[in-house]
Amino acid sequence: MPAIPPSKPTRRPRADGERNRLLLIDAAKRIFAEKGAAASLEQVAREAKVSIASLYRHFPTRDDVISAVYRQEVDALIGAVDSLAATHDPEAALRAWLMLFVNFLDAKHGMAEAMNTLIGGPEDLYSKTPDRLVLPITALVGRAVEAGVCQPDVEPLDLLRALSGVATIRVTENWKSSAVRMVELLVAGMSTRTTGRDTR
Amino acid sequence: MPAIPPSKPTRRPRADGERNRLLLIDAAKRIFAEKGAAASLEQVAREAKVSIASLYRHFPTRDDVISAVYRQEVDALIGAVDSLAATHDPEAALRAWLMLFVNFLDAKHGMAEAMNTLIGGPEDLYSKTPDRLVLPITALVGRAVEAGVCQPDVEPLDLLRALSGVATIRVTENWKSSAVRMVELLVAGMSTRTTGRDTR
DNA sequence: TTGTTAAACGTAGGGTGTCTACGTTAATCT
DNA sequence: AGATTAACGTAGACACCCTACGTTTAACAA
Repeated sequence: MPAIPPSKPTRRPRADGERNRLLLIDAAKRIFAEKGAAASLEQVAREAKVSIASLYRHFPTRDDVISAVYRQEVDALIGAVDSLAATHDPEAALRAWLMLFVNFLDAKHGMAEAMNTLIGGPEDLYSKTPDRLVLPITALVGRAVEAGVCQPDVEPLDLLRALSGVATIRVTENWKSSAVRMVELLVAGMSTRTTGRDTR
Repeated sequence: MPAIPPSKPTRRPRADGERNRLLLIDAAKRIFAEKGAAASLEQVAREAKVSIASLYRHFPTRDDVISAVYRQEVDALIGAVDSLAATHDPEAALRAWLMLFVNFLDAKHGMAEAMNTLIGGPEDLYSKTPDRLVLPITALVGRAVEAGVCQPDVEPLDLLRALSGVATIRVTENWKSSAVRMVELLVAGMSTRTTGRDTR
């Protein structure tokens, strides 16, 4: 029988490996913020003073780098759901959380592009990368639907995708007010029973 | 007075130049549809059986290629505005045109990404590339505002950007129904007086 | 037809980026 | 201290972007 692999020494991870990993994430955060998520990975490695091979060893694909860079931000967004849900009614909570999302898009320049890889997967659970943003937005929309303040046929992730679309292009300084208006527009649209069976 | 520059032979454009230009556009259309608007320009040149230098001679920047490729499509969208405005009320015309926009996004795979360069400029007239899509969408929204069926503070281009955001990621086959729902959501949101003097 | 002109062409190459192969270094554990 | 092997960096194959430069050839004139 296939016994458990006998030797399982479980050596402690090497210190230099962990150190370089953090250096790389930190460098990528800076480079992505400056040049966007399509920036050169070689440049990231140079900034971290680590060889390009080490970068690929830690993060086999570009998406892995992106996920690592924005993990903190995504965690914060996820964490905010509970407190918002506790202190706001469903519609207000949804609006507030979308505003938070816009703020994150604003804080990190490269984030809007990066979102494509974070929310790009299919909307269901089959996504190969665990779309951790699916949970909060789905929960908030679900709560609003239960409360009867929004239509049930809206794909939650599409709200984020729409905001990303507005945020991807940010030639002007006032892009954020555009994004805020878009949040209001989306929330207003969701709370409207458009026409039921429209035009028919 | 500054006389007209004396020598103005105005030679007829060379046939091979025009031919290659068309070959390049045709090839780019195929490659972009398959690989997206970020595809290799060298591959486009190979597909067109033209040297890479000739590609750059005809289209100095990638955006020039994109503009040329989607010129027909954009023209069709622009042309549709008049007939829609003549046959539909303002809100229905806007909705119908946005649906048309979604259809174009559906027909050409690379178009959603390409939109970033076509509608990426600032929303005013200072855009360096003539954002020809600004005119139709602005006209349609303006008409709806005049008719009092939508709020005046929505940035027209943002509607297209939001739809592009939804369309950029199309892992599933049913992305189009998501886009259609998004159109309904946007139209519904616009027709709502969210915060101001509501219901009036 | 033949010659002139210059528009358009293709080859070649420098620079940058992606990703991998492979020999070397050094952190961990005995 | 010595053994083990995780992690490292150098180097290189390959693709792409973009330009310099010499060559070809379409358009026009004689």
